[in-house]
Amino acid sequence: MNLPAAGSAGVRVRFAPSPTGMFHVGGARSALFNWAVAKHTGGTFVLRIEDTDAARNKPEWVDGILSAMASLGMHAEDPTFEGPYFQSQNVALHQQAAATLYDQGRAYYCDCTRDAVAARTGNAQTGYDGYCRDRGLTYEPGRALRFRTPDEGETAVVDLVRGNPTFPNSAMEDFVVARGDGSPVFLLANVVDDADERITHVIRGEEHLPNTPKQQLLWEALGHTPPTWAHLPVIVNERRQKLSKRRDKVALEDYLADGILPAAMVNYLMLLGWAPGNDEEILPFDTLVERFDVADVNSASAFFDVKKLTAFNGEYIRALGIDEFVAAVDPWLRAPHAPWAPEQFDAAAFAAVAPLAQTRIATLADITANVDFLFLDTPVDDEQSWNKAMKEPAPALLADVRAALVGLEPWTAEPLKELVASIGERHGLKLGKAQAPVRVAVTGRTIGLPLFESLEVLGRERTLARVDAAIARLDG
RNA sequence: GCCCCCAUCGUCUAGCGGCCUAGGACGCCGCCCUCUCACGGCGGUAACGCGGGUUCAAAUCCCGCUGGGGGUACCA
Repeated sequence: MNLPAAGSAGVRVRFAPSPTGMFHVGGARSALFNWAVAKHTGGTFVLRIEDTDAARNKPEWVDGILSAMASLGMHAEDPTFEGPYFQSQNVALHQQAAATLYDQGRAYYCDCTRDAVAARTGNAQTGYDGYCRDRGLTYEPGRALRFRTPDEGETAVVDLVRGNPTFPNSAMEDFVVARGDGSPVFLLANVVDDADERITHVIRGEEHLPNTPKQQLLWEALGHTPPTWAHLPVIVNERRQKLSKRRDKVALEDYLADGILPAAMVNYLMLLGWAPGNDEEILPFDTLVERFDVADVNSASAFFDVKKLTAFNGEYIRALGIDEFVAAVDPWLRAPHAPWAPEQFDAAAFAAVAPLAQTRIATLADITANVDFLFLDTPVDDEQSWNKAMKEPAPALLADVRAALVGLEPWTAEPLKELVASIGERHGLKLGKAQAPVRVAVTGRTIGLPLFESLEVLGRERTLARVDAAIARLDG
């Protein structure tokens, strides 16, 4: 990419979400790519909230955007960050631009209804027919202002990821720039704000590509040099359709709530449509930024693969120091995530098994199933596990184990293991088989943390109670 | 309908004319480690959509086809 050298502060990029819902992972990626460009070039990242659709915007969504971005490392305290600006506060400028367009004859008023246009063209899909172009209408409430697009030629756009697409002007209708009530439309407001904020590179989703020639025409008509564009490939679902909040799980907050670490999400998102090279994938954000160049971004759509995201998350979890791990997982050990009552939780017991759990979870939310046996009065009842482990000679084996456990000294993992091993041997079972009934009796599941460490932490009294309960259940 | 974009393993990608009998990662399968499950280690499975060119040489360049996708509002 032909950008000014680092430190020149010449590059100004922006992220311009509209607060109409939860923060979308696609938006997160766009923001991240812009952020990376700003960081890489020593430029500026502008956040502009496009809040001009009063009907759909809600103020609480703005806070959602801000906090979601902050969780990914993009926050106002960072010197690269500028804003947030609010589009709604710039309407005077938008209206002024509309007036300029009209005064210069680049735009005209139109009183056609949708139905009237369709009636004339006989086709609802052909778009506006230019009926009012030369009627010389002046403004009156209800009359929209339309931009007069060129009849011939084509509009070429400089796009860093797509080469330079060109659009035939004849296919561009005279689009509306201001509504019948005088309010500016997205196409115009967006351009006016970008120009006002001196944006040099517009990096956004591919869905905006068809708007680009129109916007470029607006830049020029308003007397500005158009920015360099970069249209990122859309993120798609398994059916290869653009991720949509209606049918797909797209809210960043939802993934975070499922126990995806922000750093893992950032790393994964950066790799959607781009690769840092060297056959490397898991890299610190600073390294990603060093290597990032929007001109290297792929142009094909990318599938949002939760499995790979989760795998990345596992890597990030395992890379945590034990204290960081305990802190990260803490919210999941409490209401509303935890299935046990607050007073049943024992931080010391958890700390004792935390290192064992760390390699066994891929999302933070997985932690509860690994340690619930420590905090629940009675272990979970998993029928499949029970049926699998409690076959013969489970009853006799459990009875023997129970008897031996009573006097075991010391109550630590090694002696516990030897005890189960030798009793198992007596019943013709290797340790792998012999531990199963004990594990299910105590934890409820066939899979889980190393058993003998678990028993050590659980303690003799509770262990015996659970073995007794299992024996009783087998009897009954 | 019209406009535009896209096309390498199932998925994310490397590749930017010879280094490619196409590399990495996720997934999947097998083996090792092992008290279960993980982690870790080792190995395996699997791709250049099709047809024409250009060239001594094409996954890489050009054209067409096919197939996907996006847009088409007085939403953003």
